[in-house]
Amino acid sequence: MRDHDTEQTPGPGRARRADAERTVRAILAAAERVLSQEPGATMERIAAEAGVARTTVHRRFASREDLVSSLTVLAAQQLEAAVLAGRPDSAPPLVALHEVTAHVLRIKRTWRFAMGVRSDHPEVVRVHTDTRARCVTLFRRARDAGAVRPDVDPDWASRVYYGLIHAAAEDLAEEPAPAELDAAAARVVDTLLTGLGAGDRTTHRAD
Amino acid sequence: MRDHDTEQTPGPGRARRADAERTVRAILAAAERVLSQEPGATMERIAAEAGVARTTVHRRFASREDLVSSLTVLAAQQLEAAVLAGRPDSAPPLVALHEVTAHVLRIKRTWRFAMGVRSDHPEVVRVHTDTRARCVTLFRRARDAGAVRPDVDPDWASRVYYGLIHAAAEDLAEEPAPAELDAAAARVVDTLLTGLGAGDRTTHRAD
DNA sequence: ACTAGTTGCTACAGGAATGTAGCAACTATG
DNA sequence: CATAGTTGCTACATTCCTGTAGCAACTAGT
Repeated sequence: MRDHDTEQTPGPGRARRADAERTVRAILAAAERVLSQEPGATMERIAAEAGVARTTVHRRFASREDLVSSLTVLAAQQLEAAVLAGRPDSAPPLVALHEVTAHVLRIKRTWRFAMGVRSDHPEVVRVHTDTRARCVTLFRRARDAGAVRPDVDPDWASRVYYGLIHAAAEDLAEEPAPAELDAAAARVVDTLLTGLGAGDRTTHRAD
Repeated sequence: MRDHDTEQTPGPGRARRADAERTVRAILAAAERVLSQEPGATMERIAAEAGVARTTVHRRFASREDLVSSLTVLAAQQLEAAVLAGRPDSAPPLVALHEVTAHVLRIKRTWRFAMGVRSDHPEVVRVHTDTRARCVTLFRRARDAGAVRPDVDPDWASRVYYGLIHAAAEDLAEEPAPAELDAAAARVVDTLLTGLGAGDRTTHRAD
């Protein structure tokens, strides 16, 4: 089990001291900032951004791979929390869609780099699988509620949804205000459901 | 002007020999294949994929940066050709939209890595600027033709369009048949214009 | 066939990044 | 206050990658 631990802990049963915990957080946050702008940045650069010595980074993360891995796990956990906060399984479909979107947009913006890395860490895989499933379920509920066309492929719907979120996250500020998040989420949901076409929905199907 | 030349040429006025030309193409194609799966891959790895010696790669491309730069330029040129092949400025808006989408999907799939790199090479910047402009113009024409809602922000429309193309390109085979491309393009355009929502376009706006 | 371009191979130099070790100074925690 | 964890610093080993050079064998273009 210890194989899956990415961060280094002092002793077998020992807990980390509070300041060390803070250091770890600082390093992860710094790594996200630096790597999102320069994916190949060195440990030196990350350490500097975090305000610690390079050796300290190596004390907490055995290798560069470990650091990135921890980063993806952290982002995945944040993502899961954001999705769950939107109550995708219990709230009315369209309400849930809006809430989930707003929450995910914030996380996606904050952990831009980490969310873009394909990780095979079991925890990350689990979260992505679960999230995908929740997404499909949500669209199914929306369909049953008559909000989504019956013939829409859930897989395609998910892809489109992810794509729209990605697009919307692009032009968000680094720390968007709640109002901005709401507006962006509304735009995403609106585009997702009605598209950009004019009123007549059959116009372009004439051919 | 020689500063902007990425590939190395033998003499001032001399043309490259045919076999050398083939080698350059092979290296670029190999680089795309390798880097799309492993962005940090070494020159050694790329050379092996291309079936040439590592030193030969360095003969044709002064540095790793040069290689990637050439790759982005090549991809940009392919993209421009693909867009123009769709006659975005002259064909009927919805026809053009469909044609451009199909052509771009193929290129996007083939040059997955190169299209994802942010390059500041003047040629790449030019193509992206022009393409963006053509995209906006196309949407404006579509709007004037009554195919797109009048209140849609062209910038957002472009982002959504790019996002959908990206999403659609994800689940395309490596070498998709024309029929697959057409189907994928149709799905993109349909989703773009009508979204995934049910018939009643005002349902989700009730709140 | 002749010429000049092209390539594989080997060898080498240099740099950059990674990862480790030890020690002194500091600090959270009880 | 005493203990043990934490960190900065310096130093070092090592590995990996990049980029260059020279030479012999091969080959396209004429």
